[in-house]
Amino acid sequence: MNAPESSVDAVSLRAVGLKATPQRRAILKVLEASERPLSVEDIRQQLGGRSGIPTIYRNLQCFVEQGWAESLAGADQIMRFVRCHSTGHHHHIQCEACGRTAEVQTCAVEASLATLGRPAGFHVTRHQLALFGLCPECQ
Amino acid sequence: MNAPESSVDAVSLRAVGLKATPQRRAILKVLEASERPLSVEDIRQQLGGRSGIPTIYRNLQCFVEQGWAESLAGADQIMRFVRCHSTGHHHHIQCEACGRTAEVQTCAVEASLATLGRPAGFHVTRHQLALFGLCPECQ
DNA sequence: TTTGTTGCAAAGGGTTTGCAGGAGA
DNA sequence: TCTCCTGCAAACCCTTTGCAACAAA
Repeated sequence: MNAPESSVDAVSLRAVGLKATPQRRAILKVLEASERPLSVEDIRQQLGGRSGIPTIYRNLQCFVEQGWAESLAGADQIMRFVRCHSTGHHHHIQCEACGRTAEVQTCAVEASLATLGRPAGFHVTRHQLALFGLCPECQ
Repeated sequence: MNAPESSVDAVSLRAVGLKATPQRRAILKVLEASERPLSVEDIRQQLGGRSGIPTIYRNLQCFVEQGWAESLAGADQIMRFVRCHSTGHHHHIQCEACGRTAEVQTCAVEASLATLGRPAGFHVTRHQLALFGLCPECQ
């Protein structure tokens, strides 16, 4: 639908002290082009095997540290990564049929989440929310 | 504070067609005694090594299938398990200081969670919510 | 006795590390 | 040139599987 709000390029890479290598840019491009979380193997295949597995892992770690990507812990013990377009606090919703993801702003729920721990005497400081559903095209 | 709402014993085991072996009962006991999520290795240590790793994995799988336990996907790629006291839909909140967990009922938020996907055109079918905070003793 | 369970050992598979060669700045 | 990065190979380590011995019912 809309173009990504932000895009990481060679300039942004150098701005944080990272070298703009072809591999690095290719991984970012794949990540940006994908609407669903990608495993390291997914990325390697989309690169046509032109990047080594360790390189992909190391760079994804960099990107996560920079806040450019997010790693999603799946139940299948495989790390998957999505590009973060918004920098603030947000969550992802993933389509159960096609795997596509979207970002959702959760302002409305944030407040009530904070109160959830109260009955148990807990003070809520942080939360992880993973949403699953059906995207417009799969409904 | 209060005793567990339910407790799994030899009778419950046999009721679902499982044999009440000493290992099985010991694992359940450890799980019930713990207020925080346990890794397989945690459990093995608390059993004094009297159960093999594969046995613990296999039994935890059984327990999860029965709804007696839940596996929590951690960011560290290690499976951890908690005893479920309530059978319905619920979430866990974990103390960031001591690791203790409690179950929280989320009726109040369930409805609003379902609406979160709407702006992105998604129909929410399922969600995973992990809450972190400070328990009464760590505040 | 019958069937499910255990435990050992080994395999499996995703992720990380070491290190030498190579490329960006 | 200097530093960082890549890629190969191997190591790591959590988890699963195969199989023979064993125990619950």
